[in-house]
Amino acid sequence: MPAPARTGREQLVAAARDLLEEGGVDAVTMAAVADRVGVRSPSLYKHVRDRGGLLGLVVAATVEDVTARLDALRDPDPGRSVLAQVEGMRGFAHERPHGFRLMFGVVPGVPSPDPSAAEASLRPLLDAMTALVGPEHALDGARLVTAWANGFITMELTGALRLGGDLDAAWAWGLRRIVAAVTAG
Amino acid sequence: MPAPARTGREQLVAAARDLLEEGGVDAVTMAAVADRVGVRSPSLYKHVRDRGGLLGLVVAATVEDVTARLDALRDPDPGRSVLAQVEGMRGFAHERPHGFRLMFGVVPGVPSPDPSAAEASLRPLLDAMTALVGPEHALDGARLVTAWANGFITMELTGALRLGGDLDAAWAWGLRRIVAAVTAG
DNA sequence: ACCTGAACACCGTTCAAGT
DNA sequence: ACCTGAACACCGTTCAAGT
Repeated sequence: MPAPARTGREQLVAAARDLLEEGGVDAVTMAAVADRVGVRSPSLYKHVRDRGGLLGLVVAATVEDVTARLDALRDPDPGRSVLAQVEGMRGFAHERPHGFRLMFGVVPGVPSPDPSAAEASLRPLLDAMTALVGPEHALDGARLVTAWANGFITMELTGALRLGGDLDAAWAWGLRRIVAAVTAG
Repeated sequence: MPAPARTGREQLVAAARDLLEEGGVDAVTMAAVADRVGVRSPSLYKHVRDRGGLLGLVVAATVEDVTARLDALRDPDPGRSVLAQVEGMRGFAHERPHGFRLMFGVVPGVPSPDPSAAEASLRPLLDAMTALVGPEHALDGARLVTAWANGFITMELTGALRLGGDLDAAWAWGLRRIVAAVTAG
């Protein structure tokens, strides 16, 4: 006699994402997730392979969110589009710092996002770069911008940039220089 | 009747650093560290506060190592000095990827390095920047370079840059542009 | 003064048993 | 077909007892 499902993948991922932003990865416990969805922890294994698999789904959902967000920030003007993309990345990181860090695979034991999904999130930036500097250096340019933005955001998030001064000003100064560097030559 | 110490802070940190590079943070277990130094895990608490404290000491030792390394790479020519500093950072990251990541505080539960110690490791780059672009923009320049380098290295380490192409070439291209961006204007 | 075994709380995971 | 309690291995940490 089959028993009705009291929860599902979707709910587990949602609960895990909430717990993640509330208390970091360590707070994403199988027991805590189970508790949120009103079930006992062994039941989770009927819906996900294990904790790593669940966190992998969290990463995938997060990548999907950034992709949608960045896609909505496309701008016909390539220069403005690049700026919008980078600002969008930072805004997302501020809203969901733990999810952002998880995405970049900097937490041990969490599978990296699917390469094709990760690539999709970079598409708008890549398109803007192509229009801005031409196809032969678009990838290099996108990597330059992404590396700087990711590095700045990561250091900002972990407090490594607390050498004093206005962070927003430092960001703006850096962004202007970075864009100039890509478009020059 | 006092009993002689069979181990000490220094040995624990050394064992922890080895375990870290061999298997990541998760491998730095109190039991594993104790085993390496020939003792039982409860004894460790006579030498370090707890696991977080031990990892904090690992971070401090690592920062000390980078500082010494980068200090040795100073060059009278400011332009060459900047390049040497950045290459030095990447070289260190390749040799000790897990220690590098731990330094940037990207692993939950690990205390960030002492700000003044972290600042000391940036000193050579800051000095070169001052000679290169003047004191008023030296900090901004150092941050720009550091953010890009850290972002690139992190993405390289976690495989986020596997969009194809030569990584060393992408690094060289980016570095040239970054330095140009800082020195321009 | 340091080391040890025993113990505790907590975590991920498995599994036989329930409906 | 999903859920549960019981159980296991593993981990960080505490503590009384040894020398």
